[in-house]
Formats: sequence, C-alpha cells, structure tokens
Amino acid sequence: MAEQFIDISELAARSGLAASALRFYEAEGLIVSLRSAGNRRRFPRSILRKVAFIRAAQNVGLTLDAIKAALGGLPSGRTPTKADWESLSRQWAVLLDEKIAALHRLRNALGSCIGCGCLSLKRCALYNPGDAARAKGFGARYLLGDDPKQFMASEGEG
Amino acid sequence: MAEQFIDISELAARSGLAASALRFYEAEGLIVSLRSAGNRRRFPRSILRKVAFIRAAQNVGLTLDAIKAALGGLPSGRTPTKADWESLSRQWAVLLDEKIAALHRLRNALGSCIGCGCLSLKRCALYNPGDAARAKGFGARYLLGDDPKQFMASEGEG
DNA sequence: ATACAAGTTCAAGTGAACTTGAGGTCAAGG
DNA sequence: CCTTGACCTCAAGTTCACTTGAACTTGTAT
Repeated sequence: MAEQFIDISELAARSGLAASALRFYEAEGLIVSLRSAGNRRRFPRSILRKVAFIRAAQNVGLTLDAIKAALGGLPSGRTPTKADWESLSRQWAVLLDEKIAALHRLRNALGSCIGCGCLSLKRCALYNPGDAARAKGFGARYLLGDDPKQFMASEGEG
Repeated sequence: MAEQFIDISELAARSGLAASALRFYEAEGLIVSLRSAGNRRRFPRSILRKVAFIRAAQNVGLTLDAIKAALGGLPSGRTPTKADWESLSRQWAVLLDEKIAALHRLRNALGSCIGCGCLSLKRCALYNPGDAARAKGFGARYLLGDDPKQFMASEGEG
C-alpha cells in the first residue's frame, strides 16, 4: 500500500526535522539515500527508524560523531539490527540512568532548598552538597553530575 | 580566618570552571567583580554561591541569557536572597520534573526495546510510542519531550 | 509553453559558550 | 634589579549542529 520510498519532504514532515538537517545528516554520513532519475533523494521507509534512533541518541547526550561511530559498525545501507539495538540500548540505558540520577540529585537539592533559607549558605544543599567545603573545587559540580576530578585528586585536604 | 575576597584562580579552582569562563561570565554580566590596585579581579566569597547557581541553572537547561534574566532583578552586587531562590527554585523544579519525565519515557522505551525485537518495528516503543503512526511527524520527538506541534496540528489523519 | 514550487549543490553564516593568542602589566622570589 | 608567572584586555578562533543564500535543475499544474 504505502510507497516503498519517501522523499525528503515527507521524511522531514514525519521526523519533525528540517530538510536541511536531513541533508546535513547525510553529508555527515549518518544517513544514506538513493537518488531518483532527477537526482532527488529517495529514502527507504526504514530511514524513519534510523532518524528516530539518531534523535534518541542525541537526547541521551551523544554527539553526532558519537552516534555515527555507534552506527559505524553497520554496513552503510543497513539499519540497526536487533543485536545492534540491544547493545546500544544497554549503553544508553546506563547513560540515561546517570543523567536521571543527576537530575534527581539536583531536584532534591532544590526541594530542600525551597524552604531552607539559603542565606545561611553553610547548609544549602545546592550550594554545597556535603557540608562545608572539605576539598577545594567541590562545589555544585558533583551535584550536577560532572566529573568530580578535583575532589578525587585532593582527598584529605580540609 | 578566611580572606574576605578570592582571586580568579581560587574561584576557578573552587568552582571547577576555567578562569576564561569566569571572565566570560563577567563580560556577559552574569557576575561582577571588584578590582585590586593592580586591576586584578577580587571576588567576594558569595560569588561561589552565585556561580553554583549559574551552573545549576545551566544544567537545568537554561541559557546564559535566561540565567542572566533570572538574576536580572537583583541589584548588581547582590547575590540571590531567600525569596529569589524560592521563586527560581520552584521554576526550576518544574523544568527538572519535565526533564526527568522525558528521560524516564526514553528509559522505559529503551527498557522494553532491549528485549523487543526491534526489527518488527511496528511494536517498537522507541520508534513509535503510540502504535502505528497515526499522525504525520509523530515519531520519536514526542518521546523525547519535544513539542509535538505537528501532532497537535494534524489530528484525525490516519 | 510557461510558471513556479520544490528539489539540488556548495559555501558561508549563525548562536551558544567558551578558548586561544597577542601584547602588555603587575607581584613575588632570588 | 630581573625574571617568572599569574593576571589583564581585546580580538579572533573553535566546536556543534544546523540554517541560509546563491545559482541552478526538476517535476507538476495550467
């Protein structure tokens, strides 16, 4: 029933992305297209899945380069197989869990902050999650899920 | 005991930001500094709180412009008061809840995806959260928390 | 046949958030 | 006094993910 291929405008409409973005993705090697006699792009329907995949990965915080690398093992025409999905999904799930945990930390800090009287900043969870700053550089970054490298590096300071 | 003011290198160390980033923030009007006789920046200790505030806001997804606007009501030297914190914290809590919810949707989709056999893509939650695509443009974007405007605009299509 | 929307390529521009570099100043140690 | 290194300013460069514009071709409707 449905056409085998879709053109860039339909892909744009169905994916919610601008045509220019899709051309950009193709230029970057994230997606591939066949061409019509008149050189128009013809995308197989499976491209929708791939684009959804790309957007999802982006939302998990991956760069387009990283996504390309993740898809890189696949022969150019191929869309992700079940195994590809499984392995990538597991990796992403970990990233997502980390992101969610970081946001929860921030959310909770914010919750206690709302009624805490932040002007007595010694006790403000958002300002400083531990208690007083025991190590230099141990500010809100830990709370935000950033790599607390200074903290790790200078333990036993205060 | 502690000095009243800190210099840019200490602020950089304690906040985890590069000095160049802090100068940039100052140029953008997000933070303010006094100057020593020799024109070096002298930050009051409360700057740490303000920087933490900025980073937290950024992590919630606000742009520096938005953060500046949020802090804009404050007279230039002032750090956020309890009332400021409360109102901003509430706004952020909402944003955070939305972000967390979006990530949970993605996480759950991913969870069911891991074992779902994505090649039968009709049933893949990540590919299409509803069931079949009822409306054009209703791909992963809804799942990702993006504004599903096309969906809203073209109801009653499929 | 003509018009015109929608497609094409390629180069350049955009905006956010910084970083880097050039060229100069200042404070502390030997 | 002199060097060294941290600081200063200002302009320009960087990265990411696209968008925009110019110049041209194609497909469709009248």
